[in-house]
Amino acid sequence: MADTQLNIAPIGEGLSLKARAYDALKTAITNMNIYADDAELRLDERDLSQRFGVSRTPLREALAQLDQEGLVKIVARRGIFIVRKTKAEILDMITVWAALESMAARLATQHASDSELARLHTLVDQFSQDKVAAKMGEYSDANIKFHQAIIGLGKNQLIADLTDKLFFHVRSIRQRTIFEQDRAKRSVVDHSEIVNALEARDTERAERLVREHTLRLRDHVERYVTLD
Amino acid sequence: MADTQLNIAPIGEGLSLKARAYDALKTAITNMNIYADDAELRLDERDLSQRFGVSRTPLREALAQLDQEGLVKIVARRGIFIVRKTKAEILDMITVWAALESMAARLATQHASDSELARLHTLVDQFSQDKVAAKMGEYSDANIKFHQAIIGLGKNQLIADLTDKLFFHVRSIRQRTIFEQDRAKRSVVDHSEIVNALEARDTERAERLVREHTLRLRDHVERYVTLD
DNA sequence: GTGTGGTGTATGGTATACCAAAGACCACAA
DNA sequence: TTGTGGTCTTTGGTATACCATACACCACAC
Repeated sequence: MADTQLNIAPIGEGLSLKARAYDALKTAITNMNIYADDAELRLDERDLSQRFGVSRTPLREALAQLDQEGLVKIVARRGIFIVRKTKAEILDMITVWAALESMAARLATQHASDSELARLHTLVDQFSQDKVAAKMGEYSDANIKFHQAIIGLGKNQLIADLTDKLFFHVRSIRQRTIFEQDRAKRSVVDHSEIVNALEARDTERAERLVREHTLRLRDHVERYVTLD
Repeated sequence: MADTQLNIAPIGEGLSLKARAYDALKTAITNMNIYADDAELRLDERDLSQRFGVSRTPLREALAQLDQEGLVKIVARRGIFIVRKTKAEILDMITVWAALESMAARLATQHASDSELARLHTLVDQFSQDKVAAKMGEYSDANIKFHQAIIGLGKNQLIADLTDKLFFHVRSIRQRTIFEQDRAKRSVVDHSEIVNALEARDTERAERLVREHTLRLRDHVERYVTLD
C-alpha cells in the first residue's frame, strides 16, 4: 500500500549533528580497550569527519565536550588524544563516587518511598551469597544497577548527573575487580546491609555503609590494580 | 630610543580566542545581577561576537562550554539564555557541596600535614565570635576561603575541580546568607570545631561537622531564601 | 471583526575555505 | 660525517558564507 503522503525521508533522528557525533565518539571510546599497548590513542579530526559524514565544526564541538569531560585531550597543533586515566585519577574518581553515593543514600532514607526501597530489595534478593559465582555476568550488571538505583532514590538530579559522568570510568573498574579475591561475596553482604539500613531509615548507618563499601573498592584498586 | 629590532607586536595573550571568550563571558555573567526583574537574560551571538572582536565559532565553543556547565542554556533557533537557577537546583548544589567538602575533610585528616592544618587554624583565629559583626566584608571572604582551604587539604583534584564549578553559585548564596539570623556567630563556632577535629585527626568527626555545617546552610536556604 | 495563511526576518546550525604553528625530513655545507 | 637550515606536511584554529527553522506581522477572505 503506497503512501498517499509525500513522507519525506527522515534526515536525522532529530538530534543535532553535534549530539550524534558526541554519542558515536563516546561509545566508540567506551568500547575500546585504551589500556592495550598497541592502542591508537590519536584521533584525526578530518578522518573522523569523513567517517561520520559530518563536517568538522559539529565534530569539533563534540570533541570539545569530550575534552571537558576528560575523555580526550585536545592539544593545540598537536592532535587530539584519548586520555588514559592515571591510577591516581581513577582513585580520586572512586573517592568522589563514594562521597556522592553515600550522600544519595542519606537522602534516600529521607525521601524514598517504602515501595521504592522495596524494589531495591528485589535487586539484591536475586543473588544469594553462594550463587553469585555461578552467574558472574549477571551479577556484574546487577551490581552496577544497584548503585545507580541508590543514586536515583536520593532524588538529587545533580548527584545523578555528576555520577553519570564518572560512571564510564567507575563501571569498568567495578566490572574488572568485582570477581577478584572473593569481592563478589562481600559485595552481596554489603548490599544487603545497605538495603536494610535504608529500609530502617537509618540515615547515618546507610550513609556510612555505602561510603565504606565504595572506599573498600578504592583500597582494593589502590593495592591490587595496575594501570598506567 | 628606537628599537633596532623588528619587535613584532604580541597579537594575543597566548590564550586561545575560545578561552578568552569563555573567561570574559563568565565574569560578565558572574558580575551581573541575574535575579533583578529587568535583567536581560538573552544573549545575542552576533552581538557578542562583535563586542569581543572574535568570530562566532570560538564564541560558540565558549558558549557551549558555559551551557554544559549550566550557566547558560542554548535553545536551538530560539536563542541563548542566562540560566536562573531554581531554588531546587541551588539546594541540590549545596547538598553536593556538603558531600564533597565533608569527604575532603575526611581525606584531610589522613593526608594533610600538621603545618598545613596549623595554617588553617590561623584562618579561623582572625575572627572571634563577637568581632565578626564588625567586619562583615572581611568575614564573608574568610568564610569562603576557609571552605576552599579544607577542600585543598583533601588533596583530591577532582573534588577541587567539581567544587570549583559549583563555587560560582554557592559563593553567592553563602555571602547572601552569612549575616542572616546570627549565622555568622554560629559559623565561627563551627569552623573552630572543624579545625579542632582536623587537628585531632578525628576523621569521622571532621567529616560529620563539615557535612552538618553545610547542610545547615542548605536548610537555612530552604526555609528563608526566596529565589525564582 | 476575526481567523488563517503566507511571507519576512531574526537566529542558530552547518559546511568549508583559509591561516598559523609545530615537527619531520632532507639537502647542503663545513 | 655531522650539524644546521629551510621547506614541506600535518594538524588544529579561525573566519565566513550559507542553510533551516521558528516566530511575528500583515493582508486578505469569510
